[in-house]
Amino acid sequence: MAYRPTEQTQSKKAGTRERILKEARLLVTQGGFAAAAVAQVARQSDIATGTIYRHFPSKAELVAEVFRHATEFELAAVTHATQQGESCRARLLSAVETFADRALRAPRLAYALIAEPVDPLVEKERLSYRFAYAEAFEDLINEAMAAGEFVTQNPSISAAALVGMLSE
Amino acid sequence: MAYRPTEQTQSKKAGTRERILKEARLLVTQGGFAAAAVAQVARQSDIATGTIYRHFPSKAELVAEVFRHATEFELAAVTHATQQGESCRARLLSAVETFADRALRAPRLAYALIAEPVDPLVEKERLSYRFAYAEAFEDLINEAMAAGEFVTQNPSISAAALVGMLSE
DNA sequence: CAAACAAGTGAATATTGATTCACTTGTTGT
DNA sequence: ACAACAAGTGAATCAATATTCACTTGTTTG
Repeated sequence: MAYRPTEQTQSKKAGTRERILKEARLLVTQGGFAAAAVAQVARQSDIATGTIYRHFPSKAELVAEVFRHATEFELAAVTHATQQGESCRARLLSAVETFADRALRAPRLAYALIAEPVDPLVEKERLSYRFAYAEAFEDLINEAMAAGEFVTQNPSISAAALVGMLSE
Repeated sequence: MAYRPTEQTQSKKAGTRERILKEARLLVTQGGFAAAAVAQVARQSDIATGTIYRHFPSKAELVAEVFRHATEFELAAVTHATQQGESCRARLLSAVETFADRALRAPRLAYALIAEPVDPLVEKERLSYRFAYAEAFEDLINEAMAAGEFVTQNPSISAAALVGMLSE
């Protein structure tokens, strides 16, 4: 008379968790974090509100995970774009275009990720991803300088400025 | 034995109204419309919460007025920028830079004006100001075409695209 | 000063949304 | 089938806000 969660059980649980995240993402994309009410996420996931709390300790944690996922996705798209093109200049342009294009197609998501007032927990994530973006650009600018394509005093400041620009 | 509000009385009332708007603007600039709680606005304006409702029928109306004021201010800055520079190209660039620079300096305000989910009342204002921006750019593009600087199929579509871009 | 009216007050009420919890259902191993 | 445990439920509770309203204070005029 014992009980150990089997693989099937665990994968079913994981499935529910994923479903919650997926629906939450959808809501955030459409209307920002404010639109992702717990009850609404539950409704769209075909579960009871209480069930959300079997998978996430709080709404803040759920939102943080949505944020992480969405931002990593965006960052991956931009990072990938930095590898498209011959010159560093072309690659930088490609990255900027990718960022702008994606933001244009999902403005609510873009603003949610960049400027919507959020729980301190999420604000922390935001800060660290800002650095990740800056790093991606800094790498590219450094490479360009090595190749003699750009002349810049301070790559990390330029990269930070670029991230700031893009954030608008 | 009658009573008519004198000028002093009325200007005092107008003063209170302005104070409310000023504090509300401040809060919106710092944390979006969500941060402009009626009680908080009242506290910062040194009045009771109920007093807000002697000046505005609802929070939505107050917020709409804050929105209008802020957006007109932004629009004026951009419109002014369209007059700085020799070529139309330079003037267009100046306008875009002004927009981006201002948004960069006050990201929460930009978020509130552009993407924060709001009352339908405010959403209406948002739409009409979107047109106002588009118009400003369209005028400039038309002028550029007349001067033979740009070659474009459709100025109003280009202007709309530009506004869309800027909104990101 | 007293009547008439407007501005101002803030506690009470209403609404919305997050969180909890006692309970039910489903799963596993004997 | 039963014991043990985990997942799921949803109504109740808590918390934060907008809104109302009976009352108080301030201003103007006769």
